[in-house]
Amino acid sequence: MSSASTITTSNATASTSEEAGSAAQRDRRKRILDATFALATEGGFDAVQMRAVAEKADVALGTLYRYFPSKVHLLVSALARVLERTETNTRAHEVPGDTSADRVIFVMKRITRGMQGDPRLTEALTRAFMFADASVAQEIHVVGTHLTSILTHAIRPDADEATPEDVVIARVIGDVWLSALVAWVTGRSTAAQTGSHLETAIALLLRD
Amino acid sequence: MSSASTITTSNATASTSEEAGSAAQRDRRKRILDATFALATEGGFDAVQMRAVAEKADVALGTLYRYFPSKVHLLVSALARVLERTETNTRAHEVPGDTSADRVIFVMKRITRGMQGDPRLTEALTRAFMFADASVAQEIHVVGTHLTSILTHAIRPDADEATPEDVVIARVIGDVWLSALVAWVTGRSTAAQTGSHLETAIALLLRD
DNA sequence: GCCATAATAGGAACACGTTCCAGTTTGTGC
DNA sequence: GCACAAACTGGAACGTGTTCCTATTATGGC
Repeated sequence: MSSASTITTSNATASTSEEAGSAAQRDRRKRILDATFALATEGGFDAVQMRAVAEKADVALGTLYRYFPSKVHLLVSALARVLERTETNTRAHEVPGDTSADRVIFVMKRITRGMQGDPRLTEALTRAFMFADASVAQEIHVVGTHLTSILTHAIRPDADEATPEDVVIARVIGDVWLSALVAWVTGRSTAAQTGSHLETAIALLLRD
Repeated sequence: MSSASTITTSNATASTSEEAGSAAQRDRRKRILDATFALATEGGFDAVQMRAVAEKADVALGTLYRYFPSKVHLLVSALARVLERTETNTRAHEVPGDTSADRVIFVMKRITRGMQGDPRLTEALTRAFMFADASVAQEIHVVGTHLTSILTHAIRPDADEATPEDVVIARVIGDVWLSALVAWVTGRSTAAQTGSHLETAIALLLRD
């Protein structure tokens, strides 16, 4: 287990967006996701083996598949949980910075730093997200919504609702961020290059 | 087989960038890639099964793995072949458009239209590219090089060499394009939305 | 409390990517 | 041509994601 995990993966008083089912079901779902985080943090995508997740979560393999219909669904749901909490945190505190660009850079750098602190977990989540096919569209949409929301909030913290222009820019930044993450995960670029690329892109997009 | 394939996958007088080995070896490599295109065009990522590729290319499974050490290597190499030819075509003819943005939009729309004409092939290539891990870094780098070259050429057709600024912008556009492709492949956005998103991003990035 | 139904456990079975091996063919230096 | 190395064939075997099945255990209505 990594000693100084930077990505929050445990919850005290579970209060996630999508709640359904009995307490036992929520508990199983949580145990499964916890096991997923633990295995992914230790060994990345390959270490998240469905049999291992089931055993660690103390559920049968069939039960695991009842909750998450595939390994990719499982990992994308895990990514959604990470971003959901990031969104909550971001909205709870004021984002520092005088310009949109500064605030967005601040937020994205914090997320990126967090993910780079858990490289194997990041690899697992990123690759799953990118490998997803149409059947995972719903889970992916949740991830995209959180990401866009985090970014539009950083662009215009006072607004209740984001303008269409902001949403477009936020999406582009999200695209660049994901691509940068993929490049970093696959060893094509260093952490420094990733940060610099992201910063340049944000400066280009928010230069008004 | 799709009747009006828009992505060029056949070559008359093979003259690719990376040539090595005997004629027989080049022939095998070509047969393998041809089989890959055929299977991917018909059934997408899942239909590109290593045993099926080997059989269609008339080589043993072990030989296939000698040429391409994994399914992802195989598909990313196929993507590299597509982009290599696109680059050749793009550089052969003058790109229409008065501004950088117009030219880039023209080029990207042509590529995008081509890929959308072969949705299953596109799905196979895109997902493989995105799923690649560090061991595929070399093949991925080839893809990135071609893409950047296509884009910098569209931005500044007369220049012999791209400026660092152009390269950065080209990379960002490439990032957006890939993300848009993923969104389209996974059914999260329509072809029209993909084109519009790309166009907006390019306009934002090349608005000077 | 009792029944009907759904959910879970436990594990076998299957598919496909990947590895490995023994035997055969092809290519190369002499 | 010959000897040797490299490449190729055909196929078995293994690991992991996924599916399926039966027995057992919670759950909710009466």
